[in-house]
Amino acid sequence: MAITVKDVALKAGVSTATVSRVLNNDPGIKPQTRKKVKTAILDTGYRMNKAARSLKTSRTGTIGLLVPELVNDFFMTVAQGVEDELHNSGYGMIICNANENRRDEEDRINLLIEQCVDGVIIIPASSEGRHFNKLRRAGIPVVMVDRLVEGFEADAVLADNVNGAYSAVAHLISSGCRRFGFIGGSLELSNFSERFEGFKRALTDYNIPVEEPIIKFGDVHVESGYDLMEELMNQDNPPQNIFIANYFLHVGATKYLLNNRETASSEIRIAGFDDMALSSILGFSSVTVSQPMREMGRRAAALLLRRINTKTPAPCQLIRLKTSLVTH
Amino acid sequence: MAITVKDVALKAGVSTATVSRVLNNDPGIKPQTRKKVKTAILDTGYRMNKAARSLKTSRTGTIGLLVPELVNDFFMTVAQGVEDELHNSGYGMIICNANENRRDEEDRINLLIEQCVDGVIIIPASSEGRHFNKLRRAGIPVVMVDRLVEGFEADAVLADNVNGAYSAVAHLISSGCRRFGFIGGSLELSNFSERFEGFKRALTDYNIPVEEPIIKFGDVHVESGYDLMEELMNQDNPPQNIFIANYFLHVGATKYLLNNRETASSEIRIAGFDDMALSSILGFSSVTVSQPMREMGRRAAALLLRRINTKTPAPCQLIRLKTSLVTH
DNA sequence: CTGTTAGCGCGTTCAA
DNA sequence: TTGAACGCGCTAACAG
Repeated sequence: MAITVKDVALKAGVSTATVSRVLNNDPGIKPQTRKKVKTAILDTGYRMNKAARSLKTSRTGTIGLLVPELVNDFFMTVAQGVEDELHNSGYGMIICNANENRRDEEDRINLLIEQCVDGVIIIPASSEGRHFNKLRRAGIPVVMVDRLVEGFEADAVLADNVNGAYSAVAHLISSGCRRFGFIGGSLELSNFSERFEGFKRALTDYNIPVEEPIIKFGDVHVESGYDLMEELMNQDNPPQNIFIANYFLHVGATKYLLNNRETASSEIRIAGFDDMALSSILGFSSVTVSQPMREMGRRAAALLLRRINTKTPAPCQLIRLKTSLVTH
Repeated sequence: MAITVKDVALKAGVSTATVSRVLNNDPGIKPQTRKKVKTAILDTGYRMNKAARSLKTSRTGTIGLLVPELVNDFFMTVAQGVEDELHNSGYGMIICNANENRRDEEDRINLLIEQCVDGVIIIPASSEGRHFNKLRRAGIPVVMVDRLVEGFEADAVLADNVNGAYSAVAHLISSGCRRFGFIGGSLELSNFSERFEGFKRALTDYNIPVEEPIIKFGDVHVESGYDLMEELMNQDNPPQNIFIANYFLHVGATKYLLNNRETASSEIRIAGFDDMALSSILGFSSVTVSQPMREMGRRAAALLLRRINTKTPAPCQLIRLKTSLVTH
């Protein structure tokens, strides 16, 4: 059996209440008694039982982080940011993997509710968010990151996708490019529709036509990037400049080009989204929109902690963080 | 205030004990009463308070996963495997980031102990493991993955690094290569020393000398791979065949070669370790040792759950999983 | 097969 | 400034 406040109290010659007060930094304690208790804590090697505290305070000191997948540098960089912030407050983070589908996502939400997390940060797996309302009903604060969803409103931390995409395309235009293909994920996902919006806006501003046949949408993965680039390159008049709306599509597209060096022009220039460790070794890449991923995680966690610590329900907050442009 | 077993009991016209039994799938319950309770649970929207259960059972239903870093496909693929297995048992996983250093690692261990996790899976950040003994003292079972450490013994799940490295080098030898460079992490890390062992053994078996000057050790990161490849290529007689002992070193080394296409021979052939999504787009790569990462995570979790569920202390178990060879 | 009851370890009144 | 006593929601032991 582990050491409890009782043991500490006995050793220090005080009551358990006093020990508890010392543990929680209650100011109204005589310095001398505090000292006594503190040494007793060290002597006994006491460790608080969070389960018991949780039962009293109905706070577990853990938050949930729900991501579409674990093996994904974007999501994990956000997770790093979340951990940075959380650790300062002694919070733990239960990471759950939605496996890119709503069913598992809902499943994990149930798990998190049962684990009695104090709050949840979600990077949604799809555009549908009605199942998140369970959290609201359970009184658990939620912060969304990267994407917004339908059927559920909450605080959110997002990148300025529109301007990010705009600036990348504008950059290529200013260096002489005059015709652009597009590869992106489904427009149902808010981040992709925003990036497409920025793409179109840049073309319009510079009087460049948006050509339907060289605008391609798929899912968000490497394979999709490969396939879409193949479709693009097999056209009669393939574009030489392509905006690709996320990192994994970018990787896949590059893979296609590398596998088809003979047929594909070496003059191709790609503007990508997300600047990762490997971005710089992708050939054909000339410029990349960098999201402040870690900062997004930090801000989301900070916002969530604030919600947890203030019971008064405030209106939803939407934080947009600026992107930056990286040239390779 | 939330709904408790009391409310459910009242609604179902039974005692709280019966509700508890239904909740825990106690077999000795009349089907009829079970039905009654189940509907009462649904009607009231009851959700169990795990904190209270934990207090009683001294089990939290969470385990800790301590990794050197989050943004790392190898660690996260292992994490996926852990989650796969855990989720079947309703367990949650608190992921902690050791930030590649012992101090943070120790810090996170304290966090996990305070969170009262039922067990911990560790991918050690260094070769030193004395600080893990805290877990043992707290009565928390531990399983190590990927590496062994000094000063702490526990169950472990490892890849067969020696034979993995051996087979990759042997493969290149059988296709005509006769001189090999080596790039790896510190030999203090058990996985790297094992891979180096396999490398040497292959050369010895085929009567190829191990040439000190083209054997390079660094840390485990991209930058190190870049630098070591540079050192190798700047020698008078640079090797054309190189075994690189992990994925990130491989990426860094490739980066150097791509940045120096003019000077570096295009005949270079690399045998790498770890087969990742991006491995196939790394140029120069001809063969890769693939670790069953996800399976390693699953096995580690399964082993840990077994330890948690059987109080009888058994001798440490060491699981070695076979690697496979992927050609590109 | 089911109910009664006694804590698990802590935080929090209320008195002193 | 401190202590005594109660109860958070649940499970386990024992009765019935």
